[in-house]
Amino acid sequence: MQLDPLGDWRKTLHTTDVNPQLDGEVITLLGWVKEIRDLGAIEFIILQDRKGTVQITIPKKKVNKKVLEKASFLQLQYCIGVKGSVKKTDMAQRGFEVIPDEIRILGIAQHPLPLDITGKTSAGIDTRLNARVLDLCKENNRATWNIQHETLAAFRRFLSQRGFVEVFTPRIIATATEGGAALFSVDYFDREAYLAQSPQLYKEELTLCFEKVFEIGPFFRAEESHTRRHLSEFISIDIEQAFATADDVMKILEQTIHYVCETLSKNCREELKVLKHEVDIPKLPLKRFTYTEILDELKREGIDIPWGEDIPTPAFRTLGELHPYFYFITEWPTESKPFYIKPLSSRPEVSEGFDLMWKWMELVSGGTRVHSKSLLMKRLEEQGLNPESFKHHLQVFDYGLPPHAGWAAGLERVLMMLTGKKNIREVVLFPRDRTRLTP
RNA sequence: GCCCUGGUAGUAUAGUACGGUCUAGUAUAAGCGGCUGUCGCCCGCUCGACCCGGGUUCAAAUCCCGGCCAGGGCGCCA
Repeated sequence: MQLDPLGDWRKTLHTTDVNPQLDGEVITLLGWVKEIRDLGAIEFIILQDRKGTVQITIPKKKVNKKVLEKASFLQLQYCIGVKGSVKKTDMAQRGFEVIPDEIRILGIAQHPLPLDITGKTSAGIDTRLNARVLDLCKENNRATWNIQHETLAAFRRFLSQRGFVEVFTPRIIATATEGGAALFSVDYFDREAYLAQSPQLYKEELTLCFEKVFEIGPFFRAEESHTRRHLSEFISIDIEQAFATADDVMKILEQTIHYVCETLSKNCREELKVLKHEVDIPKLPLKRFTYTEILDELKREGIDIPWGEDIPTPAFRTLGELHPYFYFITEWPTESKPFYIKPLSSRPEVSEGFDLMWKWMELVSGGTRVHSKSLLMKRLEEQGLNPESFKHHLQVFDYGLPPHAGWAAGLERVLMMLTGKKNIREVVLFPRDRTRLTP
């Protein structure tokens, strides 16, 4: 089929901006065919754009032949332009309809489509991800990404107001930034390099010149995780602050979370309604439990974890039932935290690291950082890392590195909390995991 | 990496316990026809599928073995 040119047609209004008061006005709508209901002498076409839908009504005996001919070609998901007049009527759901004077076919779609766009037959997550952009047209997904947009804006606004400067650190790095998570290697000219798993060391270094920094960006972990809450590529929201301790940045964190939840429940009412989800605005301060208290609580539930060991996922699920909201877990064993987390000077087996939990899921991780060079070197060795590969980082300690603390939040997990989605892939446009590399 | 479950038209599913009218059912999508007020329109007709390979058997969608893929859980990790 020969496509029509866009020509000088431009959208005069979004579908949601049309209303009965525009009765008689000629408008141009650009969007996609979502439904076709042909009743014989009258045909209804539901046109969708990024905002919503509008009904195009074609009384076949009244419209011109060209409109009739174009209308006969239309199929679901065709990209079209409609120039026509608004007609006030009680027979249409929104109190008006649009009678076309001209239809332009701007893009065609194959049939059958890889998934049902009408929502009558829901597809599985694998099918949906394989045809992701088509899947993203659905109202539910548009709502999710409006929420993501508002969430990111809220984080940026709040942190900026608190004096944090937005920075970008390298994605391509020479050595591991932390122990723990595995790295993807990349061919960097004739050398081996890695994709960054976190901005950790860079953001710490930047406290020396900017004092308060934040970064929002993608990071990479080559873990063979097979869960609903892990990704190979995820977005991290990081802050780091000079002259601060874990306690200080926990306060910043709970205020940030409060602000984000408040902003969302105010600015995304429609989206949350679409998702059938509510965002509770947490009361501050958030509850704080020490690791030891959590272990005691689990013991009362019949789950016995020796002090010093990590809390396994099933135990976290139990905790989530006991605490179905936000709560901090503080004073983790030093051994279970990365080398840069500061041990308590009074009890070095306990660290100043904390996690912010939402129900059973870890949303944010942070802590006071080690800022003594000798202690950091000792901690590196204790964790089986070679101080030599951290020499550029260690050098910064000789330039007057301030005491500092910070945290990192997983954006996707925050979005799971805000949207009620149960699988992290639902809140990522094009997720990357152990098996998925396309689209 | 380990464990569990599954793989049937474009999509989503029924059928698989106990092999045999399964010539594989249904919904939706798609094609054709009809219908002037639909809004999950409706009505009629049509198209379209048992993941791959091997085995058992007179007979396999169904049982067995191997592979691939997917979903979920665990571990790792955040």
